[in-house]
Amino acid sequence: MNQRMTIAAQKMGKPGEEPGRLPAHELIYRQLRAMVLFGDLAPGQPVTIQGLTDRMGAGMTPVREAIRRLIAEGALEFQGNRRVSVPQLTANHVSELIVARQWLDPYLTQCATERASADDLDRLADLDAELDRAIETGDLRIYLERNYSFHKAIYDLADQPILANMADGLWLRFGPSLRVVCGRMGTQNLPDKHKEVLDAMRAGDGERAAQAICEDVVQGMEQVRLSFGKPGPAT
Amino acid sequence: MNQRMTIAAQKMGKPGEEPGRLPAHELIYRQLRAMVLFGDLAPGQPVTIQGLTDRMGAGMTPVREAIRRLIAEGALEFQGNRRVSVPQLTANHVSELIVARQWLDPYLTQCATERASADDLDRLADLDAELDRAIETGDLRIYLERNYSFHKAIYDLADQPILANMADGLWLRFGPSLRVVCGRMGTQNLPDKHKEVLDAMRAGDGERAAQAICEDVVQGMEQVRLSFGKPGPAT
DNA sequence: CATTGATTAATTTGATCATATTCTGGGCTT
DNA sequence: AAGCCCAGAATATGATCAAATTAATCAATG
Repeated sequence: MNQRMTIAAQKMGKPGEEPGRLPAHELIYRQLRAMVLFGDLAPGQPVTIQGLTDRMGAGMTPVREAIRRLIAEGALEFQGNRRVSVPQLTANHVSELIVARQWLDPYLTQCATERASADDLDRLADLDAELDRAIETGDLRIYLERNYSFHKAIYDLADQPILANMADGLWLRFGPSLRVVCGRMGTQNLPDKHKEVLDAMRAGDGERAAQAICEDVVQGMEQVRLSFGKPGPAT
Repeated sequence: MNQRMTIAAQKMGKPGEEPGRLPAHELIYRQLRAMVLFGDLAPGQPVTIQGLTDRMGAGMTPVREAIRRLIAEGALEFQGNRRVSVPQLTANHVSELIVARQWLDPYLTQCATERASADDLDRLADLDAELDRAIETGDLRIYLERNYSFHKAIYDLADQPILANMADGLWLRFGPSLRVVCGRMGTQNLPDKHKEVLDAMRAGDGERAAQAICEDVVQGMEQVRLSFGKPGPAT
């Protein structure tokens, strides 16, 4: 629960350490980002500047900057009248996210397959193992974190920074909803295709890896879609 | 030349007016965004907070927020040591941008074709006419603005806000380089496929419109690519 | 003696905060 | 129910502190 730890407390690391030298706005940003990504903030929940200054023990300027950044990334929503909140996905938004991921994830996976070393693949397998353990123990938070890390690791391996950044940003948009959906279903019924992805990558078969990732993505995103009414353009 | 107009000057509109009620950080953001998009800032050029506070006649807080936003969008680059600058594209980056636009633009064009009204198409044609006039008169700035507006209008017509936002964001990344390239070539040798796009859209042929946009995109982006050495990963 | 190198002083710029101002929204009065 | 008022939250400024780049000084060496 280091969520509630103050910025001031985090800043005093040993002099030579790296995290101690990070500016406050960067720390706030990372914390807020993680909160959105893993569903600590519910969809629709308002996000106030003063609330965060108190909660994080920081001044308003760094908080404001972090919020602006997250708004620009689509992780938060500016409601026109100086109000900020966690976006509520509509069925149409989910459709867009599926379309986007269905293209980005396979492409990046194919690139990653061509560049991945044996070490890289071992690290991916480790992440997947931790993910399986989280499913068994029913630890939703760890599940969400490791699932994200698995896909993020593939993005990074692809060595396509701009596209990886785009794919990464999409997670911020469905993070809050994903948490709600998974929370309702329990971790038991959360199948994935990660094993098939790993197999294909080990075999150097980019096409098959891309196919497997695509199925994994669609499978996961459809869960999110089903949590809404119908996929039609109704309101 | 309202670039150099101060924020204070822009803020005093009539009480009921819309632009007068926009917060300063929003105005700064829009101005800076336009500067990046249309190449007023050269690639590699440093962007300082204090320089902007002077230039725009505003305080530091709004300027800082605008800069953070643009960094999050990839329009500016944080250089680690608290310095901010306009990014320099590499050949690999250009390749990524081509891949991304080659997928996003055709898809959105297809969606737009299915939804566009006759009025919408007329507006597009108007934009294209102004673009042609800019080419004749050799007005590079107007050319860049109208060319962007043409594509942006198509994105908006598609009614896919997330994907449109992604496509829109890519322009910020190649804006500065595009200006350099077009500046070297002069406006005369800047062919586009907008007429074919419009024809296909009027005919309701989404597939053909998508194809035409794709050619337009590739044609334009290849100009940018050629301004570098070879596309290889050298250096 | 001149040139180069490094160490340190000075200036510029970024980060943070406390404070003043403006605006929105809800409650209360009429 | 409409309009006014007030509490609270967001916006914006300037001051202050810290970091980094640049300039300058000095010493050592060829």
